[in-house]
This record gives sequence, structure tokens and C-alpha cells, in this order.
Amino acid sequence: MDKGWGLTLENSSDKVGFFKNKPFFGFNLSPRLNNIKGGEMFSGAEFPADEKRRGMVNEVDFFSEKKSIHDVVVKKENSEGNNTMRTDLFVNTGLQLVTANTGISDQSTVDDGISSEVEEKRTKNEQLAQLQVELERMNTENQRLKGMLTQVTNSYSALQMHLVTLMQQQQQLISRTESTHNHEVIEVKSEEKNQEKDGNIVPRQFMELGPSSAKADPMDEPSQSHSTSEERTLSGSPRNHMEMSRDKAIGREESPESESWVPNKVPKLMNSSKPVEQTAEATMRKARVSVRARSEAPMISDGCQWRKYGQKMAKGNPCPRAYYRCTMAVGCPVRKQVQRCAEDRTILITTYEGTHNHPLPPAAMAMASTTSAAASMLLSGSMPSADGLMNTNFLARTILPCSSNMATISASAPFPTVTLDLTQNPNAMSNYHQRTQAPQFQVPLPAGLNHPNFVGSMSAPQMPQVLGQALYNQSRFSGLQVSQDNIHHPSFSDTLSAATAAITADPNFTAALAAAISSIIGGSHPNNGNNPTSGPTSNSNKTSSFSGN
DNA sequence: CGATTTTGACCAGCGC
DNA sequence: GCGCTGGTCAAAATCG
Repeated sequence: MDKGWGLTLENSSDKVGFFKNKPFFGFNLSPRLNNIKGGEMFSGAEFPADEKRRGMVNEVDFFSEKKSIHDVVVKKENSEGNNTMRTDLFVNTGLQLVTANTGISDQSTVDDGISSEVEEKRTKNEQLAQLQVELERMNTENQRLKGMLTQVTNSYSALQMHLVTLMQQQQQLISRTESTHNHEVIEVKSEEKNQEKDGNIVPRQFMELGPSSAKADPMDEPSQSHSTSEERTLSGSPRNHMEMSRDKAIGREESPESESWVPNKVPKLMNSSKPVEQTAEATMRKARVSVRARSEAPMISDGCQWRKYGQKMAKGNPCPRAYYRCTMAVGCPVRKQVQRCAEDRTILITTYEGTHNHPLPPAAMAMASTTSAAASMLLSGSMPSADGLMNTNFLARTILPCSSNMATISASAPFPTVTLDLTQNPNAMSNYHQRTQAPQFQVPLPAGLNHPNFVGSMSAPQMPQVLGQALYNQSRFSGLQVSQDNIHHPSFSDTLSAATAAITADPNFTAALAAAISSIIGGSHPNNGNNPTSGPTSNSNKTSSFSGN
């Protein structure tokens, strides 16, 4: 990743850099002001004491205001521009000796031409006045841009909320219409089959941006096991391996919850007696977002409520894998798996799957939108062929080149997965923890999840939410969050959300990382106290039971 | 006492 | 067909 820390705000033709630290103004202006203050300009009785004080106070206030926007810094490549700007500032203030503050010079009136010293004082007075005007102007400009940034951030949040709302509405609509128009769907599928018979494999878009229809039509259930009539014929030919089956397991799940959650049975071609839309929806549900982050905490806090429903020993990993489902709404299909990395147990791997069917708190919005967006990216039109190959370079190069090593996307069956590796982001994190970064490992997920078919990057708007969690984990791991007693603090979600929101508004998200981390350091975080993956030591007697399973 | 976690059992897919 | 594995269920246990 680029070492550049920061954000460049572009307002039409303007490109204004904000500086986190003083040097932008301090190193250049301060000496001058100090000279002025400490020099002859303010000496003597020429100025009232309060005038002198005002000069100093103005400077201090100015810097304090600069600090208030410290979370917006400048790109590395702008460092040259900084010099340019500073130079310009010097030149301008040095040459344009406008008598902006005439009151000052008037007070120091001395006979012209008699004392060059007085003349020099007046000149410096004018320079000071000019400087003050300039500073005020810059200050105003900074405030304006800060306001713009806030506005953009708010707009993004509003849009995000709107998107989720629309997705939910669409989901409801689909659910309603599906049962009544199922036969039409079957016709469509018939058409597809005919095309395949002709040898034309139609490139398919496996997932729509909208959420999946949660409910599986119960009318289809009997046809699966008995494979009768038309639907059986339709499903006879092998389909794309990405298509998911509605296996018999659906039938056994007659509970209300099953209406929105299709069990994660390993997909196979087979027997797909479901309409195209449903298989696509199933595919979307299968799309996963895996987050690798260093954390000593048992589970990443993402703003949602989760209920553990299972724990298993996974092959090749001594640490148990815990299964959670979202309990923020009845029937929410979102589930996640939490497991520690076998090679490096400080790495926590959280795999999300599904789309929430309920409004989310701001903190949860982050992760939800991440998984949704990642899944969308993964399964949308960038998958050109039936073999699951994706347009690697396009995404990798265009979306977020600076973080290409952070996200890996595996589009191979059975579960297309976006893997976000937040364990190595030295530029963003090294300032905050000094631990040696462990080498990167492939995520020890079930077979196929890390297929090298596709390696890409997530887009900037999708990354921050995950980064927010990474921040949390990083901060915890680095000892910034040291007390388990603090983990129930309710403000952390908001803090994290705010941090991620800030990053969200930042195309160069690493820039805002410092501010986010600062927020997290100052705050706390919630944690439901789950300890699903505390490792084989603490769970030894529990997990041993799985060995013979 | 309701919510959550634990944990043994069950099921389906897959490979041999 | 059988065993292995991942995923889930659900009763019992535990927690707050």
C-alpha cells in the first residue's frame, strides 16, 4: 500500500490539502510571527498590551483550529505541493503589502522619511496584517471544506441507509411475487435449458444486487426428493457449478426460521428444481466475506447480535469453528463462522454469509454493507463464464489498487468468497502496534474458498467497514484495549461506526485510519462476551467431543 | 425465567 | 456403500 497518508479533497478545480500537524503553517508562519512578536514590532508602547496579546492569541487559536481538523491529512505526493503552497504564501504575503490593518499602522505613525526604522516597522505591520488576513481566509476555507467533508459523509450514510431500505423492499416484493408467478419462472428456465441444449452456455449473472428472496417456495419441496414431472426434467442437465441446490435439508427445516435461511449444504449441480431466481438467490446467500484480523478478542464486534448455534472442529485446524446466526430479527438469514487461523492463532477469521432482512444499527450497517457489497461484486457481472473465472485485472486495478494485497476473492465453488486480510497493513497499523506481522496465510476455509482463480481488491467504499473491525482488533491486539471489563461499553459501536463512516468518506481510507484509531483508543467497545474460539486449551474438553463425530 | 451457550446427534455432500 | 467432513438442530445446561 502506498505510504501516503491522507486525503485530497477535490472541489472542482481546487485541490486543498489539510495538514494534520503544525508544520504546514507553523514552520513557515510561526517563525515570522514569533519574530514579530518577539521583535521590535510589538515592543514598546506602540501597541496596547491587548493588541499584542491578540496577535499571539490569534496564532494560538489558529493552530488549535488546525488541530481540530487533524483527521484530514494530505497525500504523500502532495508534499511537494505543500512546499509550493507555503512558498506561495510567503511570496504573496511578502510582496503584497496591502494595508489591511490600517489601524495598526496609523497608530504607529512617525514622520515619513525620517526614521527608516519606523518605516520598517510599518512595513512589518502591514505584513502582519496581511498574514492575519491570509490566515483568516485559510481558516474560513478550511472550515468550508470541513463542512463539505461532513456533508459528503452524511450523504454517503444516507445513501447507504437508502440502499438497504430499497433492498429490503425489493426482497419483500420478490417474496410476495414469487409464489404467485412461479410458473413463469419455470418457463424462463425452460428457455435456458433449450439454449444449453444448443451448446450455448449463456453467461449468467448469478446474483442481483438486491437481497435474496428469503423464502423458498414450499411448493417446490416435494419435487426435490421425488423429482417429478416438468421440474425434474428441467433440472436434469448439469448446470453451472455455482448454482446452489435446495436439497432435502430444506424440507427438514420447517421452522419459521427456515423460511429465510437456506441451509448451507454444500452445493452441487443436481436436482435444481428451483427457479433461476431462486438459485441465483441461493448463490448470493452462499457468497461469503471472510475477514482475517489480528485479535485476541474471541469475536469481532460488528454491531449485530449473534447467537451461537454450533461449534465444530474443522479439519486441519486445532481451533474449533463456531457458528453464529444473527438474532437481531426473527428469521434473519445472516450467519457467520468464527475460527482462529491454524498457523497463527492470533488471527481471527470471521466469515459472513447472507444479507440482513432487518434495519441495522449504524455500527452493524458497516459490516452488513461490506458483506453485501463484496458479495455483489463477487457475483455480479464480472463473472463472465460458467467456470467461475472472473475479470481479475479489472477489479484489481480499478477498484483499490493501493490495497490489492488486502483482499482476495475466490470465485470458485462452492462458496465464492471475498477474503479481506487485515493482518498485514503495516503502513496503517504499524504506528500503533509494534508486533511483528506474521506472514500471510491463506484462509483455512473449506475447500475451494481460496481458489486462485480470482484475486482482486475490494472497492474503497466496501473496505472501511471491515477496516473498522480491523481497527478494533488491531487495537485490542496491540493492547490498546486492555481491559475485558470494558468490553460492554456501549459507545464503541458508535465510535467504530463513526470511524468507519469517516473512512467511508475517504477514498484513501488509510488517511483516516489514524483518526479512527484515535477514536477507538479513546473509546471502548461492546462484546457479547462470547468466547467461541478461545482455542483448544480452553475448549479442550468441549471440543474433544467433535473428534469422533 | 428468558436468553444464550453447550454439545451430542443428525443430515447431506463428497471421495474412494 | 461407507466413512469423512461441514453444517445444523435441539435438548440440556448455564447465565444474567
